[in-house]
Amino acid sequence: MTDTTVRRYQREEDESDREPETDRERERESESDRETERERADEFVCPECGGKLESDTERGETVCGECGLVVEEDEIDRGPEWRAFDSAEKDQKSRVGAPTTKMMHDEGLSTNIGWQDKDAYGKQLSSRQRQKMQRLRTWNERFRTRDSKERNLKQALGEIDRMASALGLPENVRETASVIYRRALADDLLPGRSIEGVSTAALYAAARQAGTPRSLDEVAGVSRVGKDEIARTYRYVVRELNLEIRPADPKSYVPRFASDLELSDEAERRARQLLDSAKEAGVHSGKSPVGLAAAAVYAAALLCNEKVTQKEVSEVADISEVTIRNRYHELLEAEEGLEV
DNA sequence: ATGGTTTTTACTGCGTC
DNA sequence: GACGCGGTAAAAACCAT
Repeated sequence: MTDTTVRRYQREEDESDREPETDRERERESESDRETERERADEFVCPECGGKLESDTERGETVCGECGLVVEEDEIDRGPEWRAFDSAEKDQKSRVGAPTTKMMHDEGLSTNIGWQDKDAYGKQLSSRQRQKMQRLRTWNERFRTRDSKERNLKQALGEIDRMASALGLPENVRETASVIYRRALADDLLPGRSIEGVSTAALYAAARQAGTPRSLDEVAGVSRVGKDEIARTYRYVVRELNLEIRPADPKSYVPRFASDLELSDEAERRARQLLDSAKEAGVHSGKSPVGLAAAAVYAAALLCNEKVTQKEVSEVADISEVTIRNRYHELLEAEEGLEV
């Protein structure tokens, strides 16, 4: 029980970098040839001062080494394959999987129908035959992808179900999780990632979306993949699917903790109230929501004369006692500050 | 890689049952 | 004496730069 809690609390809204770049990618293919020719012709000389040009592939600019003139802005990036190359440092992990071939579920063992309309001797097919082949191609493709994805889905849904019940998550969360998973599958987010990882990430996301969050540690506890992979996959999925998930609200942890500790409704209400004033006072930011919730529950129990020890709270919340102490001081201060 | 912030671990002293 | 509680210092973990 070393490492705990959901990090990346309020930073999660940085959904800034998501423009669909497909158009540009298409352009690149046709333009890259022309582009290189142009470069050669210009021989990298600055039109202003005649100095040598240097191209900055990070920014996609061509700059004069002498006078600093930006010759070409936003030029085509001729770097390898994916656009993620640009922001490799920033977002290293969110790379799409390797190009498929080897990773296809059937390892390429399923039927393939060639695209050329020729028979085994290389002769053109009659138009009737061509149509027939076209139909066969269509259906073959449909069946192949369908049953591979179906299989995949079946396994993933099984996992989601298993984990969800281990975490005591309600039906609707499971549904949400499977919807997320289906979308991930449909968007080809899977190649290069484990089914386990993605289903766990989907479940984690679903739980948060439904307002019944589980901490990363809890989720990792019932999953077969490690915490960091879950976190990574989770971020990836959230970004690619444009899921809107706010940082977890501390209040959403309260009911669970309260019931685990067998506290009265009164205390539970008090805890929410504490969190509300904390929010107003802005004690919030940067702190783990779980810790805040735990502290609120503890403080509330105290205020309502219900016996709970810090240790008990720290156990159900999976948070250290020290953190509870710190938070709960802040909570009480915030409350007093508001009421005076 | 580094620095800053938050959380955890480990240890201490104090009061109460 | 064990237990609950509070505080501190150092270490670890995380995020952002």
